[in-house]
Amino acid sequence: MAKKSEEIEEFLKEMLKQTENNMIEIQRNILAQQFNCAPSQISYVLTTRFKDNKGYIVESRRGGGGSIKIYELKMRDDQQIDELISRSIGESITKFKAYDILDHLYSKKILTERESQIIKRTISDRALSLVPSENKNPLRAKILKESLLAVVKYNNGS
Amino acid sequence: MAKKSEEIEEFLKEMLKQTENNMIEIQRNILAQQFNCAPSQISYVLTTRFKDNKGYIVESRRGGGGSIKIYELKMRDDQQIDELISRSIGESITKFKAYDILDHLYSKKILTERESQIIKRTISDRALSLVPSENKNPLRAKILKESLLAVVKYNNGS
DNA sequence: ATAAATCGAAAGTCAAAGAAAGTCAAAGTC
DNA sequence: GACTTTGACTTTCTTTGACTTTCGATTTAT
Repeated sequence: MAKKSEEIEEFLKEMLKQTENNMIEIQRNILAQQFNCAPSQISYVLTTRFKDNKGYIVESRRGGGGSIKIYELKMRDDQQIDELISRSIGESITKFKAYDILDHLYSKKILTERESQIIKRTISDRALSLVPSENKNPLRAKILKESLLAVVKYNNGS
Repeated sequence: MAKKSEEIEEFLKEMLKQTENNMIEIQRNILAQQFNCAPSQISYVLTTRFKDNKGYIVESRRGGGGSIKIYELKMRDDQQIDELISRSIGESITKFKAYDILDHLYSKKILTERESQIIKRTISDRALSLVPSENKNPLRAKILKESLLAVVKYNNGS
């Protein structure tokens, strides 16, 4: 009788994966019946696992014929990154500014901590020690853009 | 009645050996019942024998359906990566050989798919387009080493 | 015919009970 | 003396249920 909340979470995320438009609509009581749990447990799953933290929006309507809609926000991340790539990064970027961007993306949960560490290393002075100093910042911009594109592509591509 | 902790240690290490993905999941109370000991003794074994020092990661979740996960392979990962860094990569590496290494690390679950994609991008031809071709492979070696060091450091640094 | 009142069907809220693991110091063993 | 074992207490997460709020539909009053 344990970890039912996890099952429900997985079920909803699977539904979201299989839908085209990143939105699903459920009925709380019906879903609770399917999972043989109290309706309020559905609410619990939604607040603990689908709140703003991980890029979902939950909307609901009460009353007869009411329902709950869950939107996934993948595209918005991509747009954010695209904006970053085209505006903040440009043709050249200093190490410190790049690190700031990576910290920001980590705080927004777009990157994991480990990913941000990895990318920082790839544009560190040590990694680029072979490169003449006047070329370092332009190269940093290139590498940073490419790695963030990988994040975008990975999110979209599968 | 002494050495029960050792039995538990052996038992867990045997489980780890027999599993494919170097991770086992246990429930503290149930294991304590099996070994006829206090639940806190399981915690004791974990802190004295499975802490970071000897290359394990222990994660847990409390509450209903909670459990304890033990990951092995940290030290082994590090050694593998250290070997890779010193032997396979060296001072220069081609893009294709680097990609092979990254695929291998992904298949061994040392990297996530997304991480391997990110690192591939950072040493791609597009990322390094500013670099004279005779310098590309040495730079690839540098960047690859640094990014893998980030993985090692992140795992170690807790 | 329309505005108001009512009813029932949803979802929301919140606190209590339950279920796991964590902590730590005292007692036990070698 | 160092390591092990135990148990009381704490913290964290889950499950449940009683109660509330909201909405749409239907009925009632004018």
